[in-house]
Amino acid sequence: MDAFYASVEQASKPSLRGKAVIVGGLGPRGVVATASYEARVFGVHSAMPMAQARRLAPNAAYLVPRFGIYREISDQVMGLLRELSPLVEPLSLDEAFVDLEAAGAAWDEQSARLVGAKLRADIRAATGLAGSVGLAASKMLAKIASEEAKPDGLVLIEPGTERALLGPMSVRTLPGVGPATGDHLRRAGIHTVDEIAEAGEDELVRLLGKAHGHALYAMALAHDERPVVAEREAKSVSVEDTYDVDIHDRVRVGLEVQRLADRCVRRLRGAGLSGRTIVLKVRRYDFSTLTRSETLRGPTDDPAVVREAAARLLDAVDTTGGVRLLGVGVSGLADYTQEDLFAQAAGERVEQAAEEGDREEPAEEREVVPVERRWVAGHDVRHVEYGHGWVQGSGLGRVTVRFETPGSEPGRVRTFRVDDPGLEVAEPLPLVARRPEGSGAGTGAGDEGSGVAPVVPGA
DNA sequence: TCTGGGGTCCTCAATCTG
DNA sequence: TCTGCAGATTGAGGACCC
Repeated sequence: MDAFYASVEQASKPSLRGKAVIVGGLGPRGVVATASYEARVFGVHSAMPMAQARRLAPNAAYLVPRFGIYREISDQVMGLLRELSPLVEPLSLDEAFVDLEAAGAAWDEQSARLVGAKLRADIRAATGLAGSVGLAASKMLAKIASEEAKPDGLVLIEPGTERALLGPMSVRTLPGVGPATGDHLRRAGIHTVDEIAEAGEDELVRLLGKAHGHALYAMALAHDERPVVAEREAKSVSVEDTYDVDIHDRVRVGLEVQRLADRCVRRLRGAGLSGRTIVLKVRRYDFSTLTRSETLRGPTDDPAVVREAAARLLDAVDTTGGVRLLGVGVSGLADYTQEDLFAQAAGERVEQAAEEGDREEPAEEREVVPVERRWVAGHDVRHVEYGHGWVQGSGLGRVTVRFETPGSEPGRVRTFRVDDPGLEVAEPLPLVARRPEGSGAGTGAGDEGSGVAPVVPGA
């Protein structure tokens, strides 16, 4: 699905339909996660600094992502895909490859088109959102087809036409060619996919190295044998924070690293994993980024062990001048723990303390968060008198709420004091009214779309 | 008021190990 | 026992993707 987050927000909020909607971090260092098509007209796109987006589209609606509802809708859509084939490879919340041939769901162009059309209809019925479908004989081509299909379409690349189709396209069309590789190729006089093929494999390897060179040359010839892999195991778990203002105080840097280590371990444990390599990431005031890592003797999910390793790594980093981002990660994952007994014993007391800290954290956050910060732009609220709505903005002790629901007409706006006792944070409403049992999909409260790129090897 | 967050994969150099 | 070598592992950084 294109503009996934933005289209979920438009489906949730009738007053935003047809309007420029920009979803992303709203802090001073936020970037755009998704811009609706209406916002793209102004030149706004993903990964653009939010400040720049505001200059380009000052009248757009700016919202903070609601990952909970995006995940629910994503689960619904992935469920529909798994009804087609057991081989579903999610790429993100809003995109997945499906091997239709594996399940016998499609065997030729005609059957593939039928499956694609039905899938789009099912996604619309279950979520109220539009999904685009790309059908082709390989993952690369299905991906390109789905890009062509957006918004709200279906494109099939017929076998035998691949080279002619790819040839004139920019090298940037190929997966794995980003800004750096694109520049590299451009400097070598290579601008199109055809020119990659003409340059030859040896030249590509010379320019880009072995792995990238071979892979890119094969892609340019429309050769892509990568299978659809259903179960991908995570290779690392990490958390990171960018701070609104650079941190100069070394003690504060140390505390933040400890906090991130705890968060990382919580995620690790939540996934039932442990890991051997601890990674510290530091982005300095000048945006230079460095990582330091340490590999333990065995995997751990002990917060004390991870905290200590992260602290050791930080000792070796010069942070004078300030840091804008800190991160802690764990890789070398295993689904068991083989802890050094001494470290385990030493860590137990600290761990217990940390867990108590974790339990207390939500309460602590509630206390620390100023009352104004409870009202996050775009998030759902409920008022005793006016019902369900969403926060349009807040500040100066006031919060502005628009009262509307996915199924209503565009609603009215009212302003309250931030501490109004009648106003409370609410759960998102489903985009599509839940149907009685037996209707198949529709168990979730989801609302958004996801990019879907079914693949039909050999079709 | 430039440049998020969570990942994957690749390369290269240094070091370890058999 | 020593040496040389190949391969594995580790650590750092870069590119890319959504």
